[in-house]
Amino acid sequence: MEKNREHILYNDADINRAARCLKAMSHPLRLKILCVLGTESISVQDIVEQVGTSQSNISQHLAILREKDILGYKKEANRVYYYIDDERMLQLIRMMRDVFCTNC
Amino acid sequence: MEKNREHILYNDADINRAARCLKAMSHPLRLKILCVLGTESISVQDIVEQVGTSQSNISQHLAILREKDILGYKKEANRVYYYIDDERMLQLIRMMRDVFCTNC
DNA sequence: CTGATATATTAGAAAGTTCTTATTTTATTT
DNA sequence: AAATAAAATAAGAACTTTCTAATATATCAG
Repeated sequence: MEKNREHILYNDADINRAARCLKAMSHPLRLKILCVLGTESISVQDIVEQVGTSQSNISQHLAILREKDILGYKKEANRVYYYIDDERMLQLIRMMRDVFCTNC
Repeated sequence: MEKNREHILYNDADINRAARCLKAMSHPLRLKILCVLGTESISVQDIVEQVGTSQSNISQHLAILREKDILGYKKEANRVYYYIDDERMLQLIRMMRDVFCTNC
């Protein structure tokens, strides 16, 4: 396949993969969940408190991120701890800071 | 304001700005438009050809990106040339290559 | 077992997105 | 001024997303 150096992503498979990933991050609550998580494992309760919406709402957004294999989770006692389980997503989150974070 | 160094974006204004930007990029056709544009100015016609959907559809996606101040445009004769008019967006597009591009 | 706490699921209404087709606007040629 | 070409807009159907409220499941403490 001939590469065109002017283009930045080269094929539709890459484009679609990237677009799916961006879509998962592109809701303010989901982006905030991802930022709150960073490299840590945090319980649903704590996520609810730090992000600030209903438990049900958080649980649904966590399900979206889980189903796209962006988040992993582990059960401990009656808590569930979520963490970012996708190195690409961590890279993106770090990059978002560089691009958007005003006073860091 | 106390900063919590564990978090990656610190405030909701940053989060919302970032989420709006991500949303604009998170449709495969819009992401492809942005990748095709890169640092160049390209006419609507050429975008239609390179991206591969109807003129009307491209025009509507261009309008979305324009309204979010991601794209600028200049009219020349009866052509309209679009370009990425947001340094942040260019940074993000470059980053997406590093993260998602398989064989670059 | 019972009550309390943590999390997930379901259902449905409201809002938003996307595409197609048809039409309109604007600019250029002849 | 007509005809052509480039781009934008409008209308609407189909689909998706989001949130709320209610309910379900699982685990723990007594």
